[in-house]
Amino acid sequence: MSTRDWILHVDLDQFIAAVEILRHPELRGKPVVVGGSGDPAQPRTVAATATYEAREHGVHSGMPLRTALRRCPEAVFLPSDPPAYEAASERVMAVLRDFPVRVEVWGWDEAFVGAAIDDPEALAAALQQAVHDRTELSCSVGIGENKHQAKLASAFAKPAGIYRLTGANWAEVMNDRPTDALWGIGARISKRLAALGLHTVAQLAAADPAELAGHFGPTNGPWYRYLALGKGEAEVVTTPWIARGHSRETTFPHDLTDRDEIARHVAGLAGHVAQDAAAAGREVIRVSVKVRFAPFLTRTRQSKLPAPTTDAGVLSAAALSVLGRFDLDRPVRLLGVAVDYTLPDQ
DNA sequence: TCTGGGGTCCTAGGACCC
DNA sequence: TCTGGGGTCCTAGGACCC
Repeated sequence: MSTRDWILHVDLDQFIAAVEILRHPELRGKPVVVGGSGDPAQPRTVAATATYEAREHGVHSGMPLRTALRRCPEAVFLPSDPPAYEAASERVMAVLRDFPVRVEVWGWDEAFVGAAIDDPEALAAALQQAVHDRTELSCSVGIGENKHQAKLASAFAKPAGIYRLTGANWAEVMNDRPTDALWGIGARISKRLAALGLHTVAQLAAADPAELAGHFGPTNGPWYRYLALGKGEAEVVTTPWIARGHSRETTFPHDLTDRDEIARHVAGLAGHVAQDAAAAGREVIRVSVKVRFAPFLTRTRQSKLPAPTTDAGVLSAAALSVLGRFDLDRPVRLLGVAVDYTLPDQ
């Protein structure tokens, strides 16, 4: 074997559920649903995750808790606890960083690992073992020549396995799959591709880039074909990510109709975002307000600020000004405030 | 299954300017 | 006069992901 660059995608299995089971060992083997404040009677709250035992009853992440309760009345419902998941994630990433590899954190429960080695399966197994020894968490590892291949491979490796997807087996493994099997093509684009006669990965790979550009834009169109060929980003970036922006939003259990109450909520969200921005040491250059009307119509309005700021009063005033451009003539189920940060090189 | 919250990036169209 | 063409900025929305 010869040494070459490999990308490994480390994906923790059932991350949130696994963390909760570690904290509540008595729940092992039981149907558990995690989400919201853990109250299945609360409307407009969905499951963040469900254990295999709950899935057997037809419960899955994204499902309203009330539906989950109906399907699995004996399930234990737990509140979502982001700080606990953040802490568990940190412990896992620290394990990965102890190896002589490059680590790019990709959310709570995922990381890309880059290494120049001759036996990626051996590295994958060593990573799994170390993660399990030090955190009691299980992970799957995908091996590829780029992030796209490695990411898809880790899904094939679940649970707790190792899978290699490269140019050598790409066509054999992927060609007959639907286009939304690719990382970056979802249901909508897949449907539009199908309308053009492009149903499978192989068909998309053979499509004319110029025609794709005509339908999906100069960047996206050719990019989809690129994905179908099994290509993708191959650089593991170890420097910390610099957030482009930040947001806070709330779905209300019951619709809001009172304008003053709506304004109070927007001001509160803006204050929260301002506090977050200050804590992150970032300046804000744009403020957006999101309103989701009942039943589910979402609209956004935004405004660029005259100058970057961290001032909570300025942000609240800007958010309220943007809110004033909405027709609040229908019941409101969600309000959100988002900001764009100035980037360091600007 | 009456549909969370937090992100990123791309596109299209209008305003404005030269 | 009745109308070009390019470039940039800004906004709204769409799509994807975890």
